[in-house]
Amino acid sequence: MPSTISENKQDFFQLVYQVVRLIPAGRVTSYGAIANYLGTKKSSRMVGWAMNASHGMKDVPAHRVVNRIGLLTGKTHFETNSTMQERLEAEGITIIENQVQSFTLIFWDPAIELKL
DNA sequence: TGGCTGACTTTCG
DNA sequence: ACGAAAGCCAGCC
Repeated sequence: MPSTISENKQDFFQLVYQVVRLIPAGRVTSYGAIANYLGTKKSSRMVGWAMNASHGMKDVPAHRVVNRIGLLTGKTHFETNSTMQERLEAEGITIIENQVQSFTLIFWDPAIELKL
């Protein structure tokens, strides 16, 4: 497993998984941020689609990925409606009305944090 | 081969 | 400032 993902020619999904795995506990990121890091910023939807396929991959913390305003849009795809929130709260993140509190503070942008 | 779908984002009214 | 509509691209019928 190489440390740099850009060198590796993998499926778009695998690329997304790689980035999501790098998200530190207690931090969150957005679909657009991941898409931007992968170079396909024009289609942030694909990131969400990739996450859909991440079901079953326990290595991929999909609960740490929210939309651009910190809203838990993908919670409906989890086991239950509260699974995503509970997992985030277990990492010290406060969720109110499906929205991440202090989102800008715990926001983790791979393009910045990984210093591409 | 062609067209539909989607866990988003941006822009226009 | 809020609501609605278009745009985008890769995977899957």
